[in-house]
Amino acid sequence: MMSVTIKDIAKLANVSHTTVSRALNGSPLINRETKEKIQEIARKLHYTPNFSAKSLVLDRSYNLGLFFSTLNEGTSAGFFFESVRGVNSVIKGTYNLVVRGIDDYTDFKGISRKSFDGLLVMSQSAKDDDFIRHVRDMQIPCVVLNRHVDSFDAVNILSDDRQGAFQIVEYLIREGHRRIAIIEGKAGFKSTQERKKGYLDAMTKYKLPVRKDYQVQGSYDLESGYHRMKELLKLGADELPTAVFCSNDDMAVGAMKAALEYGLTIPDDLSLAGFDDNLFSGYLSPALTTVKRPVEQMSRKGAAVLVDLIETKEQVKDTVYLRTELMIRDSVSRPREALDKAKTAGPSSAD
Amino acid sequence: MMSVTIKDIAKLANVSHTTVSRALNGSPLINRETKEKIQEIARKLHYTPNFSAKSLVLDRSYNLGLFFSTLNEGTSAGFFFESVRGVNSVIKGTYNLVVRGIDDYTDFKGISRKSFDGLLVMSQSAKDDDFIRHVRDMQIPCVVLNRHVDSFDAVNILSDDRQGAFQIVEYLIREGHRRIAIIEGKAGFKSTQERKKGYLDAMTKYKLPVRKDYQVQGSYDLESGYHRMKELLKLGADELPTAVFCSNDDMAVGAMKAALEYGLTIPDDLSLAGFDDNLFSGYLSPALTTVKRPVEQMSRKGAAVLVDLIETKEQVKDTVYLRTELMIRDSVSRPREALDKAKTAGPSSAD
DNA sequence: CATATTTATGCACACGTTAACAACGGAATT
DNA sequence: AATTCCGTTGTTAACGTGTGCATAAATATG
Repeated sequence: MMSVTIKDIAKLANVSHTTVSRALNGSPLINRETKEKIQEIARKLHYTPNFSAKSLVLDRSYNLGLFFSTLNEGTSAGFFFESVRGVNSVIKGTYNLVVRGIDDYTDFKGISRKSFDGLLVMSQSAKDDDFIRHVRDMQIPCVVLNRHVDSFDAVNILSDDRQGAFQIVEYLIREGHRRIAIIEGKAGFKSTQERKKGYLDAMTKYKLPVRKDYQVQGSYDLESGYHRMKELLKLGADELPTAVFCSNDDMAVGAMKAALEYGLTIPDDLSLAGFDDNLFSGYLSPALTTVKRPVEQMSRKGAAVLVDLIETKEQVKDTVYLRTELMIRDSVSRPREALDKAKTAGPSSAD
Repeated sequence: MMSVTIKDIAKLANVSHTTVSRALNGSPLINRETKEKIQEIARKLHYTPNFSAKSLVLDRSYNLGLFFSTLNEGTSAGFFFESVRGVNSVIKGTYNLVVRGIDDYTDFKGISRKSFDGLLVMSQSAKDDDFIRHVRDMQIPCVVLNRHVDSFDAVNILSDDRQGAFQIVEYLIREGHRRIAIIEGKAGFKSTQERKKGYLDAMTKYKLPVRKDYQVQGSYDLESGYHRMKELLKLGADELPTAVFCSNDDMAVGAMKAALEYGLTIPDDLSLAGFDDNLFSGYLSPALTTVKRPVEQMSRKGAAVLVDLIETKEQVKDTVYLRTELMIRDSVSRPREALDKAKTAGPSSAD
């Protein structure tokens, strides 16, 4: 079954294939009647342009890449889903959205101007720098999301994780917590570092002791949250933190389980805070207090900027920070100690 | 910056571009020395083939499509993520994986043999039939996942949801439950119907009363689970079911929250079962008893079959059912009534 | 030694599209 | 009446690759 080309249409319309091409692309130099006749015929024959041919001559692939650091470990389902959805909502129809993990590649030979009109890199780790450098060398229009890269004149869109983490830890402190632990994200991930910085910022600002044994390394997945929390619980009743800041919601779920198994109730015995605001976080019991990260917004904006970049060929270096949002729910309360103290000291000193 | 083509290589190697083409594609009719010399030059120049040109002459797009019914509502993040991952792990390098929602399209003109070498349709609803028909008309190699379609000679890979639902409801019954409610999935989705059938199968097999007010319609998202559970709770203490089968895990989370808010403890006052086995399900408190659906396996297998289909041009009609697996965890226990009865009747009749 | 066969390479065209340029008829300008 | 101009259409080449056929050289066969 041969597919119909502009030449077929040309024959039927008694014109040259050039005229057909122009008519179908809305060129202004074509007579209105001819144009309509041609469009009519094209419609009737169910003509669809051959994009490979277009690509070849126009030097565009019609592919947009959305690259994650990895699709294997450290990328949560919610994050992935929201990212794809955000991009997808912007590029409807015009482009193909190609989704990939950077760590799927051993070499980047296949990534060229010819194969991608533009790239969105949802970057989670400094390991991506090789890839990003390659993209720059290939002069592929590119927007880096989620992680700051300097030494690269690209648009950079990310959420202010440090500020967000600071905000939620500050909230814990204001609620009266002084012994606050952190379960960190995957080692090497930029977000891990930023969230930890936010935690430290808050602790320092309020002159709280920063204990090494209150800092444990997770890997952003549920399981690690569970195990790291168990580790913290080994500190024993006297040394236990009154609040734990988990570097993402997935780990908070794991941590919650560990705490519950240990016999603690949340938030009465232990306050728990997360980061990300996954879809399910509001539906946990207790509902998780966390920081909402604008993932979908980030990828939407990224896609919009990228498309603009491709179509206007303008190269801008620009860094955009998107605001995070504190989501106060039920997994954090005033610590028992604070309450006790308030009781003994009388209501007057209870803030 | 001009990119290097086989003609550039040809000049340097003092051969025709034809020879280069053949050498780079491993044609057997080329002298070994020449071949090596050419490959060496290609490597040195960082040559990458222009896929648009290849596509044009070979009539292949190198694109594989993974189409979901929708990316907006009714597709859970975990399901989406696992699907993409499964496909991605199979097609490394060779193809571009293009992810799309069917409901993004108003017409399917753009979906042609030219633009996709093959298609995976992760079908969730009968609404997809128009699309699938189109794909068939266009003679695009296609594998339909997750939903049974007849009247279409395609490979069909799905999990046996009916059997899985039967299995878990039967488990509830064996644990002593007689008043079992169901929160159904999104109306119109095939999986919704299949899971409900499994529920009814089990109820009928054990001759349990099937009550209309024990069947409520959800939409697969957390929120609907929450609200439908609240509805069930309105039935009042005497009429309450002792177990609720939620048609997916997301809704089970919502339902759990509603039950907890109502003052019930799970599983002592109410048993809860889910479906899917999301990543987080084992980490809920209590850990969710559910049915594991082999999503990643499904998409892996689908991708493998599709690639095979494309490369051998063989058209097979075949339906593969993948087994689900019962995941017994902590959200289901024997109902209080059953226990009471056991107690009054003495240990002998317990079991 | 003449002929057949194999091996290695090149020539020319094809794929479907766009675009620079030429060409043509008619209208407007000189 | 000759020239310029405009609006519309056609001619031709180009994009980078693969392939059928011709060809040349080398080797085997009789």
